[in-house]
Amino acid sequence: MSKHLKEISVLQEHLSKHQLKLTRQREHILTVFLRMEHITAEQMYRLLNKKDPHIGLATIYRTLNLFCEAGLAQARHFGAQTQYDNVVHKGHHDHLICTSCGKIVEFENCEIERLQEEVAAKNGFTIQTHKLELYGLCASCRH
Amino acid sequence: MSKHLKEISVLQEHLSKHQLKLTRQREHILTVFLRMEHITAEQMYRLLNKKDPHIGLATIYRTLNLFCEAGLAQARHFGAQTQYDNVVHKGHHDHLICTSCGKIVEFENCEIERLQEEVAAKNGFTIQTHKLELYGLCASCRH
DNA sequence: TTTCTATTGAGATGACGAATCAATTTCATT
DNA sequence: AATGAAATTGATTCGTCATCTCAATAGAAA
Repeated sequence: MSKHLKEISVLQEHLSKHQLKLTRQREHILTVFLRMEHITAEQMYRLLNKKDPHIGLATIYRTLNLFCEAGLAQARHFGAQTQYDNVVHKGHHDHLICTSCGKIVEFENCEIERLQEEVAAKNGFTIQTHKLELYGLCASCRH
Repeated sequence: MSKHLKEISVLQEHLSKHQLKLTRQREHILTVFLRMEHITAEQMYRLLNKKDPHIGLATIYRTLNLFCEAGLAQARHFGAQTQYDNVVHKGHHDHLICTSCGKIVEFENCEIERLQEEVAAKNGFTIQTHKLELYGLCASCRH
């Protein structure tokens, strides 16, 4: 836990700003979450119940959604499931997703981000966050 | 129906190539589909049942998936639901979403699309579709 | 410690989409 | 036009994912 003081304080700030509480469950879920690039609720459930067999699935869903509101995570729908991406450690990254094998490649492109700001400004918006996903076939699935 | 002869023939070709049949339901679903840029199964169901109260939801799901296989439509997960995009309207548009009031503004930016292709190519991907959502505050919610 | 309030967990509920299957429709062949 | 094999339909059931419910519990401010 000691390795992620910054993220804990981000969470703490969000919690106190909204009269929420720091619980044992939230700490454990955060610890596991910060170790992963992205995770589903089911994966989190299985990982946690190896060590701490008393965290319910509903709590995991609620907590991951809380992380999204606090700006620590970002939800992404892929297939039927929701992936929760860790945005804190990596800075913001976007995704190339292979529609055949599910491979995910992360990328970052400043020029695209600049154009996004431009589009937003043109429409009177101030961007808080964004989500960019490119779906297609990776080199090996194209045959 | 007469306005979309080309798309009907695309469907016809796919049907005969796979020993499938052209039905009243498939024609009606295609007619509505070609009028929209994108649609969900539920929307399609409600639209059709205003005029033709005898097309079941299962048929709509099956037919929209058929359109995907025929290359007329492309499925895209948006929130919890699946959007079926009309490939013919290839002016793909992206979304600006206000996190305060929920307002959605659609936009299109060729320069961003070009950069996306560039990123994909650099990673060996061929793009089939993409999703770009910018979240922020609109002019009136920024106060 | 007390007290107020948020949180938890087990199960119910809901949403979406796919699968089932008997009845119906299409269409190539008479 | 009639036939009949094969595909399609639609009402319903099923499966999965995620949220909601609510009584019991735990955090934190006084």
